[in-house]
This record gives sequence, C-alpha cells and structure tokens, in this order.
Amino acid sequence: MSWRQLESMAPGEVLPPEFFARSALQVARELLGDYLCLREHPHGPVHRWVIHETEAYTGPDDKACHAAKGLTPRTQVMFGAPGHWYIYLCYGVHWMANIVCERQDHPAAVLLRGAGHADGPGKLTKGLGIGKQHHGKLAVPANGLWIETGEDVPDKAVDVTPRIGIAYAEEWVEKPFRFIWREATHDLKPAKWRPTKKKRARNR
DNA sequence: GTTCCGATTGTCT
DNA sequence: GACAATCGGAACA
Repeated sequence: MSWRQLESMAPGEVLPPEFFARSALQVARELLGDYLCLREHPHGPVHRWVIHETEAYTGPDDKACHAAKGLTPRTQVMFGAPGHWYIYLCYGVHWMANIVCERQDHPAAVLLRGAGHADGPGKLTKGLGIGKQHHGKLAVPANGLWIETGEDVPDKAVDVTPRIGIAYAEEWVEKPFRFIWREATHDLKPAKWRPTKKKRARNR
C-alpha cells in the first residue's frame, strides 16, 4: 500500500515534506505518475509535467550518491530536512533536479530523470526552466517548484533498472534503483548507459 | 542502425 | 588539475 493510499490523498494535492521523509527508493517508485509543477511568477501559469522516470540515491553508504564523500557546501542540503530541492550542474552543462528524502542528517535524494515529453534529466530542467535558483528551496507552491499527486502507476507498468552514468560507483553500479513508467515513455527513446569518455580511455 | 566526441563549469583533491 | 547522476550532432556501418 502506498503512502498516498494510507493518507487517502486525492489527485492534484501538493505532496507535503512528510512524503519525502522516507527511503529514497520508496519515494522514487511512488513519484511515478505524480506531477512536477512549476510557476515562474506568483501570478503566472502553472506548468505540470507527469513524472515518468526517477532514480534513488539512498544515503552516505551509496557510492553513487554525492553525499558519500561527506558533507560539503554543495551537498549540505541533502543532509538537511526532506522535501527540499538539491540542484547541481552536471558536466558543466546540465542542471539536475533532485528532491531530498529520508531524515535530517541522513543524506538521500531522488533524481527526476523524465517528465512530460523530456526523456532525460538535463532536458527536464531545461524544458521546465529549473535551475540553481531553486537549489535549497522547500518544494512548495510558494517557492514556485513543487510536486502534486497524480495517478497511481501499477508495478506491472514499471521497469526497474540500474542507474545511469555512475560507472565509478563500484558495487553500487548494478543496484536496481532506477524506475521507469513504461507506458508513459514507450515513444521516447530510453536513456542509454554509456561509460564516460575518460573511463573508456582508462579501460583501453 | 550504432558509436564517438566535444561542450563547459562547479567542485573537490 | 581531474572529473562529472548529460546531450546532440557527426561519423561510420
């Protein structure tokens, strides 16, 4: 039974911080079908994109999780309260949108990889206009970026795979921490795993 | 169809 | 100074 059913939330309700105060794996799975919502101006239109792909970064022991290297200025929001946005620049090019999970002092987060017609985390943030201005903010409508309940997605419609782009994470590379809502993505190209250029050079 | 590669900058060593 | 939770386009098959 999902948290949503326990709390009997109707579709279209804002997910409160408590929703995220659980394991990143559980949150990542349940976010499928929910709406990523953005409003640029207080009186501007609300953009709602259905979330169809997520990844869980589970804590300080997870070598793929940025917080595995300890508390730094960049990662400190992951060590804080759940329900806040952790947003960072990847490859000097793309902003990644993550929402902090678990509890204070247990760094964990869920990366939003696909929503609406965007089939990658960089396209998602670019398409919606998410950037460093949202970093560290609580995910509530007053801050312009939040998540609302959508439909429940059944397990049979969900693919679970290893995470993308984390070839350095040793025994955590193969963990099935990526969740894809298949029906929502069948006409999008799936993200392919590929080692980074430098890793390829090293392996030659 | 697949594979390769550069872009571009914050972060950590 | 190395490298990164990516992407789009070019080159090749």
